[in-house]
Amino acid sequence: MMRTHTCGDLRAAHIDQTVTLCGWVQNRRDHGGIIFIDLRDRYGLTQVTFDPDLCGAAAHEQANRIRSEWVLKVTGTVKSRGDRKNPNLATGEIELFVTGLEILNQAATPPFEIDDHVKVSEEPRLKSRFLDLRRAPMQRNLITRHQVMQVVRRYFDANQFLEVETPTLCKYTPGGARNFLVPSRMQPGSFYAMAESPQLFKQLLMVGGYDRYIQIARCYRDEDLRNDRQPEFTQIDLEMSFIDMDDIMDMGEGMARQVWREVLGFELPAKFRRMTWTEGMLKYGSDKPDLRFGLEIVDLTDWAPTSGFSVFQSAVANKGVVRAINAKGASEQLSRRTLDALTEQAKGLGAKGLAWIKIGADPAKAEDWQGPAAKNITPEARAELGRRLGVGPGDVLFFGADREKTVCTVLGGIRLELGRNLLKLARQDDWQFLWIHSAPLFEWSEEANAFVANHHPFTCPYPEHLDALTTDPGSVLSKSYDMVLNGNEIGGGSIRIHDAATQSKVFAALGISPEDAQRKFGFLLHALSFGAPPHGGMAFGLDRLVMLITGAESIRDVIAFPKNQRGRDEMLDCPTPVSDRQLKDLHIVTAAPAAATAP
RNA sequence: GGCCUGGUAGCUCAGUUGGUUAGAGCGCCGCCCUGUCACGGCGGAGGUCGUGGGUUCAAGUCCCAUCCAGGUCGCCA
Repeated sequence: MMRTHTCGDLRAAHIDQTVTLCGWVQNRRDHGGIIFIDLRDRYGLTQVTFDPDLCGAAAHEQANRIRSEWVLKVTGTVKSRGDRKNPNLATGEIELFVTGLEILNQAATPPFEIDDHVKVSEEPRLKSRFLDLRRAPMQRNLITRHQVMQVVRRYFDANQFLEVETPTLCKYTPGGARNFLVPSRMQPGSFYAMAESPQLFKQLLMVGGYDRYIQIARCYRDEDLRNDRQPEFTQIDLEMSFIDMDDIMDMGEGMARQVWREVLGFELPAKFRRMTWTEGMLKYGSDKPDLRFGLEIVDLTDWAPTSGFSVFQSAVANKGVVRAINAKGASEQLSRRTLDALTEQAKGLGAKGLAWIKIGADPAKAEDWQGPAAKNITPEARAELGRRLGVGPGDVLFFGADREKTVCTVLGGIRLELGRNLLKLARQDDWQFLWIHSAPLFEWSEEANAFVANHHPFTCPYPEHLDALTTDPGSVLSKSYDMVLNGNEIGGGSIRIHDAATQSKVFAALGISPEDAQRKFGFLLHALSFGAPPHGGMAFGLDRLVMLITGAESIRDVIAFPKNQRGRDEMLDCPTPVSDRQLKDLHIVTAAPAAATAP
């Protein structure tokens, strides 16, 4: 080893010891005679002091030339700082008086400062990621990610789970995310698909008798990127046999509790809140409600016909719904300008407009109800509305009147904007977990003019709903569950269909013919016919989990080498064109412009 | 693919109704300084204002197109 200690190690107990440190130059303070250098590694910062009387003229001369980010090896004596301690530094009680210096490497002037005080935007950071990784926030995030992974592995190991790796080069299956494709050299014209998840493999492992499976699995999806979506990302993937919904949910909760306990020192509740999908949509307009604040949605559909307001009445007449949010006492925080911006936002979410009412000092007075919808509501209806919404002085009411799906989207969006941004009711370190379970098995797709699987086509319906598969597919609920944290879906899964007969019925309801099913999922149906155990599982998004734990604004900040929004890695300059020779080996002809191919 | 925001020095940003030689802080370079710790002092270098076109006596500023970055909707079973 070149060093005896790290830059975060030394304390008063080391005083008078001779030690050797290695690290990068964080900062140099040259006083003409005495020179201070803050030496940095991932463990901390130590002040090393070049006193010309102690370090010798040669070392002092060299210390004069040293610049930021040079790599040094320094040997010297640990001394007390006396009354010049630095309370901001873990090693601030001591300093190292250098007696020997070796410059291990010089460094070009970095494109940005490796310094927490200096803001740097993402573009230069990603371009020189190796420098960005030296910065404390990135180091903290990656260390936290490591800790989470270790806790997860220990937890599942202690619960008799087996870690099994599954292929990332696999077969294209229709439906779901767009796959990255990999051309086969040995099978001209054929392609592997990069796994979008280990879903089918883990079910096959259950058939294979591995009744508790875990994998920290890399997944690939060729879809547009977001601050919480990367083309390759990591799932904590698990599957269990001989279980029902509660068992998986308990296991997932246990993992979350242990992660929060060991990584954050925070004790989560012994039982997470559970809510059906239907209740979530009704009260929060979302399948992933943020429960850090109230602002619950109230259904007024039965009241609307009596309201006297034609917009509400016609919404109900057209088989829609009318619902509302009461932002208690928010009147002063919501200016006319803000309300206009909210209205624009509502339109962006699909609403025709946003009816709102501002309540003045006396809710009993008609003139204290102000806003686009206020005048149109009859006095009797207003009194009833006041009771239902618990209206008081200074409240602001927001209404949605449209098809149910639109109202959920709009009021759900308005609720988030109010709670998170406008009224600032949500704290980052307030951990509100819940389960959203029993979502509809199918969702009507306007685009396909057919029912499509809400989760995936192997999700098990409640047995008592099986008959409705043919008569009313939209009403069938599934044994599905999502773990939601502060409005983010951090994990989800389902009980799977384990018998071929039920699977065939679901395929039929989805309009997949037996021949189609055989061609696309034949291997699964085949496997199910050989004694598949009842099974189910779930997967957590590791990147999102770590993002929330660290408070990072993007999963890019918890991934060592992420891609930008266009899927490019500007450090590697990737993706790149390849040579004609390579394409020929792969039996590929590109339709891209000639300029995009490499020589 | 749609919408929103942005692009000015290595970094973070300012730049008025279009008007002299485009500024600041940090960083960088040089000199000075023996107790600083985001040290301090003095001096200096550094810009095709993303790119192309247009309007104008005059464009960082106005118009059009385009590229890039981020956010968002679609998409993500």
